[in-house]
This record gives sequence, C-alpha cells and structure tokens, in this order.
Amino acid sequence: MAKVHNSKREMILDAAYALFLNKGYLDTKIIDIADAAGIGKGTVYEYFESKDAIFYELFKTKVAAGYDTLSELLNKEIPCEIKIKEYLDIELTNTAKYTFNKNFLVDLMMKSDAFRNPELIESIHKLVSKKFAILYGIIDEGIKKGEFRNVDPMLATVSVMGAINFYISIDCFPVGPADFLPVQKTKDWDSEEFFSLLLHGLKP
Amino acid sequence: MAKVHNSKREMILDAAYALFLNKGYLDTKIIDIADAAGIGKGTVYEYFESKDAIFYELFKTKVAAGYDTLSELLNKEIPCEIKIKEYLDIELTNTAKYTFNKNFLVDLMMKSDAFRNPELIESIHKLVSKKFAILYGIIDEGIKKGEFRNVDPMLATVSVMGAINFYISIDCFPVGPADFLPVQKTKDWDSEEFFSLLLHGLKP
Amino acid sequence: MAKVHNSKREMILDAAYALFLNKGYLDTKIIDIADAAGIGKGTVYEYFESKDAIFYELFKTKVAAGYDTLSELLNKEIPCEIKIKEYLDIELTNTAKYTFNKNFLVDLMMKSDAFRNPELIESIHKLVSKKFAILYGIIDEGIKKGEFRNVDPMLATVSVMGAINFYISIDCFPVGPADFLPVQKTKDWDSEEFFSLLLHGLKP
Amino acid sequence: MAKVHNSKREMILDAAYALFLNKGYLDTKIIDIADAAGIGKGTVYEYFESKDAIFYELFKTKVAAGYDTLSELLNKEIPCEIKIKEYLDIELTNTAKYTFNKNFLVDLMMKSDAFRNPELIESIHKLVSKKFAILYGIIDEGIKKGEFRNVDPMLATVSVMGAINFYISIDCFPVGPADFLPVQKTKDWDSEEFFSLLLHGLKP
DNA sequence: TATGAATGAGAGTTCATTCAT
DNA sequence: TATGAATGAACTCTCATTCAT
Repeated sequence: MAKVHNSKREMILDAAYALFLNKGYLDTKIIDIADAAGIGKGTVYEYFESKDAIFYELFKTKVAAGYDTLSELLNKEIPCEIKIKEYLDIELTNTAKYTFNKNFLVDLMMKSDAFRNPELIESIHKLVSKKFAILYGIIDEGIKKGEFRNVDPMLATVSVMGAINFYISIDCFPVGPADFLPVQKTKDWDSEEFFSLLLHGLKP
Repeated sequence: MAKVHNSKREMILDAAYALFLNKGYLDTKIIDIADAAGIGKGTVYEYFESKDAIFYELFKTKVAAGYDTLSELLNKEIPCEIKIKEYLDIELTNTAKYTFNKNFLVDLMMKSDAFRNPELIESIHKLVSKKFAILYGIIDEGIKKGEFRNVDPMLATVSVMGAINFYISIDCFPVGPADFLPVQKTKDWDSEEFFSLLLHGLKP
Repeated sequence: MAKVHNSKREMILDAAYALFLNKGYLDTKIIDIADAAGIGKGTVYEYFESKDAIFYELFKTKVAAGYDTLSELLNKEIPCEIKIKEYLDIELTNTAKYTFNKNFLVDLMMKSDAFRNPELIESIHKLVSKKFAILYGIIDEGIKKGEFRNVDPMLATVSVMGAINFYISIDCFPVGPADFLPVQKTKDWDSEEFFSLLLHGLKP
Repeated sequence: MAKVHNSKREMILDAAYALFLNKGYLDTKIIDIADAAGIGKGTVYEYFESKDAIFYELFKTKVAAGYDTLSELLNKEIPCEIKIKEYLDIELTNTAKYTFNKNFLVDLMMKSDAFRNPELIESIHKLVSKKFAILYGIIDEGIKKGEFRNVDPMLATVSVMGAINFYISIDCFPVGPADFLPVQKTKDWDSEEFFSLLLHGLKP
C-alpha cells in the first residue's frame, strides 16, 4: 500500500526532525534516526539517498513550506505596516514549531560546513533571499507610498529582518548554563510591543 | 611554557583563522592548517594541544578580545544614544576583521554541535551574555533617563541587537552562488543611516 | 546485544588470539586482526569496542575460564598431596592450549604497561590472587594435618607456585634463536617426577 | 653518599633506569628521561642511538653484570648445596637493587614486544641461558656426587630456578589494589627457610 | 520491502628520531 | 657538544553508506 510507504517515510522524517532539533545535525547519527523511527538502519536508505537528503526534505517540508504564502503579502491591498505585522506573524507561527531549539532556523540560514549538498545549500539561500526580497518589497512600497520615512530601503530591511530573526530565536539560548541569558520570552511578552518598536524606534 | 615560538605559533593561528573562516571548522583538517602554515602536521601539536584548542585561542584573541572595552561604555558620561553608537562602532570594527566570512561571529554565537570543548562553549556564551547585558544596561538607562521611549528594555535590546548583528554580517552571504543575495554593503552605505533607523524606527 | 554473529566474533577472537601469542599485543594491529580474520577493519569494531576489549575477552574466555574449577579443590576429601597434583594438572591442561607462546600466561601475570584498561588489569590480578590463595589453602591445610613438614605456608606456596609456573612455561622459550635454551620438554618428561621433586626436594 | 655522575651518559642511564623501573618501558618517553637527567631531548641521542639502546645498556650494566661471577661457582670446591645457596644469594643481591619494581628482571626474561632490538633480545636470552646452565651444572654435579637424590637434573633445575625466580620477585606484586596479594616479604622472612624448602621439599 | 553486517576512507593524535643552529 | 623545534609514519577508532539476503 502506498500509505504504508508514506507512513514509514514520515516516521523517518519525524524522528530525524526531533533529533536534529534536539542534538544537532552532526550529533545525530543514522542509527539514531533508525532507532527512533523503529526501523532498521538500511531501511533509511530505502527512502532517502543520504543523511543530507533527509535534512533537505525536512528543510523543504517543515521550514520552507511555512513561507509559501509569504509572497501573497506583496499584492495585498493593505497598509505596509500591516504587511510587516503579517510577515512577523508568519515567522512567529513557523518558529513556534521548533519546540526544542529555535536556533534551528538560524542555523539553517548560516553557512554550516556540516552540509555538503549544494542543492540544500542553495535552497537555504533561496529561502533567505525570498524572505529578504519580500520584506524589502514591503518596506520599499511603504517608503514610496509615504507610509514610512524616506530611508534607504535596503538598510531598513536589514534592520527589521535582523530584529525579527533575533526576536523569534531569542528564547532558545539556554544552551549551556541554564541561566546564562536572562532573556525569557513569556506569553505576556506579546509581539505588539516588539512590532511597535520596529516602527517607531527608540526615540520619543 | 616560555613565550618563544610566537612567530610559528602565529603562523598556525593565522593559517587556521583563514581556513576556519573560509571552509568552516569541520572542513578544516589539521593537515590543511599545517600545509597552509608551511609546516609539518606534527608541528601543529607542538604549539596546540588539539584542533579545539586552536579554535579556542582564536576565539579568545581574535573575537572576544575585541569586546574588552565594551563594559567601559556603561560608566561613560555621555548620552545613551552615543553609547549605542559606540557599541555599534565596536561591532563594526571587530567584524571588519572577518574578511572572508562575517558569519564567523554569528556562527560562534549559535549553538554548534561541532564544538565539544565545554570551556570554549562557555566562553562563547559568556561573550554573548556580556554583550547582551551591556546593551541592555545602556538601553535601560536611556529609558530611565527619558532619553528613550518607555518601552520594555528587554524587547528593545533584542530588537537593537538583532538589527546590529544582522547588519554587521550582511555582506558575508556570498556562500553559494555569489549573487544569490542582492544585498551588498558599499562604502557610502555608512552606518549613520542605519543608526538613525535604530533610533527612530520606520514611521515618520 | 543479541548473541548472533558468534561465528564472526569467534573468527576475530581466534585471529587475535593467534596474533597476540605470536607477535605480542603491541605488535598486533587492528588491521592485522581484520586481515587474519578475512574481514574489514571496521568490522572488528562491530564486535568489540576496542583492541583492549578483544584482549579482555580472550583473557576471560581462554585464560581465566580454565581456572573456574580450581576452588573446588579446597573442599575435596583427598590428601593435600593429591590436591597439589590436581592443581598442577589444571595448569598443564590450561597452558597446553597456548601452542605458540606459553609465556602468554606469565606475561599476563606480570605488570605490563601495554594494558591501560583497569578492569583488565584487575581481572589479571584477581586470577593471580585466586590461584595463590588456593594453593596457599592447600599447603596450609597439609601442614596443619601433618601431611607436610611444618614450614612457613607462605614460603612454601611461593616456592611451589614458582616452580610450577616455570615448569609449565618452560618449553616456550624459543623466542629468538631457536636453540638458545637447551631445555625441551619431551613426552617421557612426564609431570610425575616433577611433582615428586616438589614434594621431596633435592636431598635424599 | 650522593650519587656522583661521572658523565652525562651516566645521568641519562640513571634517569632511564629509575623511570623504566617506575613506569615501565613503554610509559617512559624520551622526554621524560631527558627531563629527569636535566638535559635536552636531543642530547640523549648524542649518547645513545635509540631508546632501545638505553635499555640495552642498562640491561648489560645493571642486570647482566650482576651475574658475572656466577660461573665461578661451578669450579669452587664446596658442597653443591652451598653452591645453590650462593646462587640464591647472588640473585637476592642483584634483585635487591630493583627498589621499585622487582618484576623488572622477570619482565626482561619474558618475551616483550616492546623491544625490537634483536641484539637486546638475544642478550636477555643469553643471560637466562647462562643462569640456567650454571644452575643445571651445580645440580647435575650434586646428583652425580650423591649429594642430591637421583632425579632428572633438567627437571630439578626448572623446579629450583622457578621457585627462586618467583621468590625474588614476590614482593613486587602491589600493582593494582594494594591488598590484592597477601604476600609480603619481611626481614625475618629470611632466605634460610626458603632454601631449606628447596632442598627438602614439603614431605616430612 | 527490509535489514543490519560489513565496509574503509579518513580523522585527530602520539612520539621516537632528525637536524639546523 | 647541546639543543629542542620540526617531523611524519603509524596508530586507533568513527560512521555514512553499501549490499547480500
């Protein structure tokens, strides 16, 4: 049954996903994935060409897919301010999935010599590029429409994207001594105030 | 140990530094470092206990040392706005050294399963922690003095630090297809405008 | 772990056993064992954690196991003289297995800086200790029962054990020039006369 | 009296001797010897061709030399019983020097794959051979003269030599748990009783 | 399809020895 | 003569991948 095939494939992906988030890519061995999926080591290679390929698939389905609707933002007939808010919401929704290690996404965006697959690397770059381009488009539109101040749109994009990327990953630093970073995102630490900061800056 | 051999020690460090930036830690083999330094493989171990130790030394001397003066900022009798500007300048000065790959610093700040040395990992955490604490101190002071708007100081720190971290690393994405990211920091892309954005936000 | 693969495991053990006896522990490399067993280098590590572990296993199964019945001697209702004879027979039976190098056992009993595994070292000590304690028990009993002369039982044990250890290893000196030692145990050199010597000494 | 080092060569030998006894041949590195001798690593090679050569020299001067007078025993006009006693005394005198590790001598007599130098191995064999031949000569003479019982002289030699070798090395087993072997040679454990055992055996 | 035994390239590291100074 | 920096062969062990069953 095709269902069976799909199901085992999913089991591998789910097991690998949890392990990659938990222990990192390098520390996750193929046997770990097989064990966690409850299958044999060789079976992993019936469904995936390599360890890299598993990661690639996870990237496409669990990470990149979360940004499929991002480009629709550009054509919406809403204020750019709201577009940025929706961009932020999409990010928050996506990263909310990374229960264990929110650095996962940032890791992906960084050059990592753990990955050898050029296709994977290019895909990661493409996602970063896409996100950047869309945010740039929003901000550029906002400036041109007079919604935002007349600043360099590229600089503004860097600034906003940097802030957002850091914000969404901020509660995942308890690597090492549990208390080392005093930052702890709480539920009443809602994103409204953060969003306001992006728009209005520090100065009164 | 005596402090002789500094010259060859430096050669190893320089070779390793360039290679780590260029190829990453994992892809850099001991023999690569030895070859690049023009010495034998065994000689590397005359100067360093392990590959990890080389990285650790580089982190301490080339990265962490750049932030030694950071804490002086807190006690200066200048407007907090200027303090943030100086913080940014220190970052820019430090990262200007990472010719090849400015993600180097960001890489370090991220959890990486490539490093096993607990001392190194703790040092990295301490640096991140220190930077965060200082920036937080500046912003908190600015808010209390009325220089900045009455926002959550933690949120503001996350926002500003995220923007700065992304900004300083932004021209180092030529990993993969050289042109994949349309962002290219130029000389006239000076930091004044970026700084202004941090302070005033997008809204007019 | 399951107890499958016994056959290949045995092949490794047999290959290692012959090589250790023949060339010694240090001169036997993992690749030698793999080659001799007709398998790949990595396969060795499928069955044993380390080179040390192979030796440890050999020690337990091929050496120490030969002395499992030794302690039963103490409780037997036979003259102590016969007990010593049985002790000697057990030694002769066990060492008969070390075709190549009967010093194998003596090597084990000696402090060797080639072994780092504390468990292995302790096991060797325990075996030596056990053998000594049992022989001591027999001799002490013989003295108390008046079967033997009233001598220091410790001294007597050292004396008898030394003689036996040397006797069982005596035809294994052909290390180096084959003829260097004129001693050659023959079949008519049976152990009865040796045993008689232990009991009656040199003097008429 | 403090040890007077006539030459750097002797300093090396003394340092190596102590280290070999203390830590074993393998665990003693050239740098250890140089450090202990208070000289540079390269200087060791001004006086000795190799690590093996140092050991060889030590064997000749500190071990084998102790048996130079052994052959004189054969021609003495004394009872063979006394000759054996003198043989034992020579052994005791020689091994008394091995303060740290009396297994040193036994180690030497055993095939050790730590030594590669064929000359050294042959020398060790020659010493063993010489000792055996002399003891054999004494016993054989004693039998022929009617001093000893009419036993196989080879067997008797093996028996006596084994007992003696074990006896002289017996207080050097505290490798591992200090208490593992209950044997402890004390001063009042004098060799007279041991000697008597060799001559008269266990039986009354 | 499912397996896991088998593999071997490749890694970091050690240390006796060499040799330029 | 004395040095110790430099060396590299040789080692053990890892683990993604293969493939016979």
